[in-house]
Amino acid sequence: VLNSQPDLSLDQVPILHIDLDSFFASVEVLDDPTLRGKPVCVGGPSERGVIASASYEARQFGVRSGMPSSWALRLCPEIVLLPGRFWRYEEYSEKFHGIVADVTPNYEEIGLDEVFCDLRGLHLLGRRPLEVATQLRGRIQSELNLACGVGLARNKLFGKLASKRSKPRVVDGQLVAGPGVVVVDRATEIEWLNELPVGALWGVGPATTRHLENLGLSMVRDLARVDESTLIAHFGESLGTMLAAYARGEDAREVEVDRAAKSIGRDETFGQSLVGLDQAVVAARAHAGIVARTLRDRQLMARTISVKIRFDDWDDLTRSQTMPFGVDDEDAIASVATALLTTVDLSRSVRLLGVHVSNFMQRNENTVQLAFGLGDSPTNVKVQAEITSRERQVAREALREAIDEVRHRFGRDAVAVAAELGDEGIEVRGQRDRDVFGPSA
DNA sequence: TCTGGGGTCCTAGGACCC
DNA sequence: TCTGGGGTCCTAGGACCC
Repeated sequence: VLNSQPDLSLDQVPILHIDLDSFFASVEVLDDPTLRGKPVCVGGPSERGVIASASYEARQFGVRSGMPSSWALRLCPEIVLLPGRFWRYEEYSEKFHGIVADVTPNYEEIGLDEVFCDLRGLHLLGRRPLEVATQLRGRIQSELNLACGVGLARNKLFGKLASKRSKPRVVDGQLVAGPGVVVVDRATEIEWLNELPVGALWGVGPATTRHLENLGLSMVRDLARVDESTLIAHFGESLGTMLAAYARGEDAREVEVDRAAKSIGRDETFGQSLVGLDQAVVAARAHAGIVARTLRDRQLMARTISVKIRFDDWDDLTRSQTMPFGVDDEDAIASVATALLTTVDLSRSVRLLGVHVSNFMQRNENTVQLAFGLGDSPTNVKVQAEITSRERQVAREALREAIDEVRHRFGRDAVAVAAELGDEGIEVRGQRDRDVFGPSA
């Protein structure tokens, strides 16, 4: 405990942050106890994969999440590298959230393994923050067999730093236990913050760290001496304001309950890079199917469809098209994605391809939509089948317009490509047309 | 050594409307 | 003939988080 007087009031430390320890790897060990004590990692294969989660045994070898799997295996050849069972992690995550919800409805989910809670509502119950933190940690341990770190502070910034500080650490290859719960006292919090590197702040990643270090600002205490206007000049309005506030220990972000999703997507890095349009279209259709299913599961339709390409040299590119109506079916998403892909020069090989949708509307808000199920009685079937066929036609025409717009937007490039290719180019474009408007479109 | 997949948010420029 | 300013929406790219 970072604090001589840990039992502070709800007014002083209203924000609680919980972070489960090596979550994915811990779930794998629970489901297969023979793994206990071994260096277990969840992550992609050794070629083109990264570590998503590493047990503390693996961390003692220097393995970290985000590290390429090939590096991890070089650091520790006896690593048990598992591909990941995300449905299983989601089940555990739901149980975790259930325990939190038992204590307060006022919590925000961050990924599967973290939550922020705003404990102010517990005031009337006469509860103390430290008691709540200890109880939650105890229940997660006893009911789920999962360890976690808990931070208590005046805001999210310190809450997150505190939970991190509460966890076990690897020092010189040796595992050192953490306190489990850390309470941050307002009297000493700035001293602590000042001694941290700028990269410890939320929102400061590798690029911003590099930029700050180039300005001679490597520690939070350095940052705290710089004017907000100077930071805004270098980092823009939003990031500049944020850096100035965080450097003073101020963080006005609220705990947001039930945040609605804003995009859904599927990315895939291929073991062997794709070459040419045809392979890209096949991959895009597979992604479109998964994305469409997720949309329907959530009763959503999407107006914007994007494709993302990463070439072998790590050059990234995105193309998107927004339509005046929403779609939630594989054919529509695949058709637009394909049209977008035809606007990209795919002569370089592609290591990653993604299909994403956004700009959601509720299904019943959509004015132009495909009709789904038919009615029960034979009469209903007939009447509804007519409606279905008319609606389908309207939807198909609307979709075709959207695809035409893609072609129109990139028309000049398409003409240039065709001209360069000569007569063969015309053939290629004809082939593309069949892909876009084929039987399934 | 060589870099995933799920996302969110911000910026800047252009088109368009009033 | 030459000239606003504000607001919204869309696109593309980039940084960041878990």
